[in-house]
Amino acid sequence: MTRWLFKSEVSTWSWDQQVAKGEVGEEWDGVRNYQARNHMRSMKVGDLGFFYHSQKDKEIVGIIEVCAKAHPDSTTDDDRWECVDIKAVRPLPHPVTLQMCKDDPRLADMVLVNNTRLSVQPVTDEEWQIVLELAGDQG
DNA sequence: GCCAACGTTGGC
DNA sequence: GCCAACGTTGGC
Repeated sequence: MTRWLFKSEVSTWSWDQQVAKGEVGEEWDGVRNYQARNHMRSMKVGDLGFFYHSQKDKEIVGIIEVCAKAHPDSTTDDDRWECVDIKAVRPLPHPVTLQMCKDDPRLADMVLVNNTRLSVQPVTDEEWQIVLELAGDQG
């Protein structure tokens, strides 16, 4: 299964806000990048992903699940832009910082490490397991 | 706050 | 269709 990583700045949309939405979830709107949109289009309901805080914290803080497939972004009339809905699954026991990812040679090819600007990105099964391990999450 | 990396726009 | 200019993101 393909896993994902969603990036957000804390002041824009934080993990706490995501958790507060509960089972209903929230649409991941505001993406105006074709690569990121294409990733969302290929997501399926039930897909899991990491939630990453960019800029200030720079760490993966929790696990989310896709709860609605791609649909038009409600924040724009431009029909090029679509987004999925996601809901919080659980927080990680310990956040995994960007530095930890950079320091682990097994994560050298992770998109998070190599393409800092892509806000929605794929995570391989191997990378998923390694991050869970670094987080002290038993899976 | 700066700057590198990247994506997008628009003139030709 | 190319490429320079510009805007944005995000790490440092």
